[in-house]
Amino acid sequence: MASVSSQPQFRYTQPPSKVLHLRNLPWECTEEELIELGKPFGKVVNTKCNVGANRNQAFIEFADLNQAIAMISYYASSSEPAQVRGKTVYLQYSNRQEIVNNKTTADIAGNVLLVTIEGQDARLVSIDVLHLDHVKGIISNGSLVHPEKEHMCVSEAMVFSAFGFVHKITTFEKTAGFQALVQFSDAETATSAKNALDGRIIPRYLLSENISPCTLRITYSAHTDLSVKFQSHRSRDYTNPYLPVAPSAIDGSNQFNLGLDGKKLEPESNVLLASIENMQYAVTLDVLHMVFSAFGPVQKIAMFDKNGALQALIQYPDVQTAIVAKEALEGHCIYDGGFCKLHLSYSRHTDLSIKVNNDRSRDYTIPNPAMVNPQPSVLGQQPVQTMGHQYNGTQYAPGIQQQQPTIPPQPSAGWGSSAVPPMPQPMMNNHNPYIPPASMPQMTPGMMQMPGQGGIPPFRPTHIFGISRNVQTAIAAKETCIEQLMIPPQPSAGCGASAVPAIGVNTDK
DNA sequence: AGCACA
Repeated sequence: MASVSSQPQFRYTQPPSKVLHLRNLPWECTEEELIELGKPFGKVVNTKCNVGANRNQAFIEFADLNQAIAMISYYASSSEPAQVRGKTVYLQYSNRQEIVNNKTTADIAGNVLLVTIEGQDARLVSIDVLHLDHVKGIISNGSLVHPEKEHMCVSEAMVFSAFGFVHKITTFEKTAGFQALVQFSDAETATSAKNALDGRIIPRYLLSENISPCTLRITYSAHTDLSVKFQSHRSRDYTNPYLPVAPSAIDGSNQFNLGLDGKKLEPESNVLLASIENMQYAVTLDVLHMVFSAFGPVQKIAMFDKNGALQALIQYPDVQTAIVAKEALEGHCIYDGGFCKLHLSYSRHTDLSIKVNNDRSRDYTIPNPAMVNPQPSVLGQQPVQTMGHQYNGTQYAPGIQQQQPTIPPQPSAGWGSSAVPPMPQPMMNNHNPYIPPASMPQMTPGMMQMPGQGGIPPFRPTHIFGISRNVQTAIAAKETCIEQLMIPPQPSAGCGASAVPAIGVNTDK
């Protein structure tokens, strides 16, 4: 008889089961920790962690019902609650009799991972995003974030070669959602990838702007070798660049244009979309202008916030310049130490409409007396209220700690020449003719000093793009940012007139 | 703080 269903779901009324349901677990509780917790009471034969919307629940299955009862009984009368990592864990009998699914303690780790992409727009995730080069980049620059702690970086110590080569990827859609099988050469690398990525959010910059956050859930697959017949938007074989490209993959549809090597070919544009990651320091319009001017005249820049991250559209007069800039700058950091890392993609825009020159958007093609002729001492007078007039070198992006990046004062002194080792384009040798002097972030006494923040890594201001090549190559391989951004016509969103951020009001006379 | 499928 099923008498269970008639009972209200109160916590102490669950009928015993050798499966225990745990909640309030610390983030990313591991199977090992679960086993540790249950081991004193019996043999843990199976676990399942990261359960539930918050992924802070888990199940423990004992070999014997009495062991489960022993654990429940113990903690029911113990003065010390069950704890994992010092956090109190709540136990109860599960309403299931066994843990279904993968993880047995003697789990079968394989070289193929089953990746479930959770999120409303999961199926919009490009296969390139899943590719290892990105994954490596993701890990190495520590931008994978916990769902609960969006801005918390994974250990930076997780470095470049954490995983091995991804051989193949297939993606498919089932009722459960969008999934992918990712094949590594061996179970070890697969395991390291799994451990590092399971439960993580795909960084925003890897996704189209309008894709909502996607979480990775990773288990082992039983497969050992995937069969990929075509390179397509659904499957890739990175071991065989000569594999024919599926015709279906080339059809003009949006984002999935493939190169033979599996690279996605974005339609090139004279307008670049820059996403700035790990923005520990303010990135101002002027900084962007200087950086991008190294490759040619920057016509327009529009900065805006997208999902809490800073993005910018940079317009060159021609596509070639944009290509050069993109290739040279992609993956580089504006500031040494991995700060303010640039991710570039081609915008769909070809001509930005800049409605007003302020600290977030500027049209450099229109001579603007107010811009060209800054009053020299406005900073001292009204630090914040002078925007829209000139460079305002000390303006900070809103919400960013006031670690003003120190930019070499003289444009011609070569922030590029000495500090940019492998830049393919020597355009910065000439005197950066594209940088109007007034727009250079000028040094003010206050800018030079580093607010003495203890924990900040060594900051070597003169190094722009000071990041190691390792990271670059890890990421440079491929591009994922698919830019579907529309410049919002409504002023609130970004480049419009009223987009003036909270740091100041245009005191227009 | 309240039960998971690929």
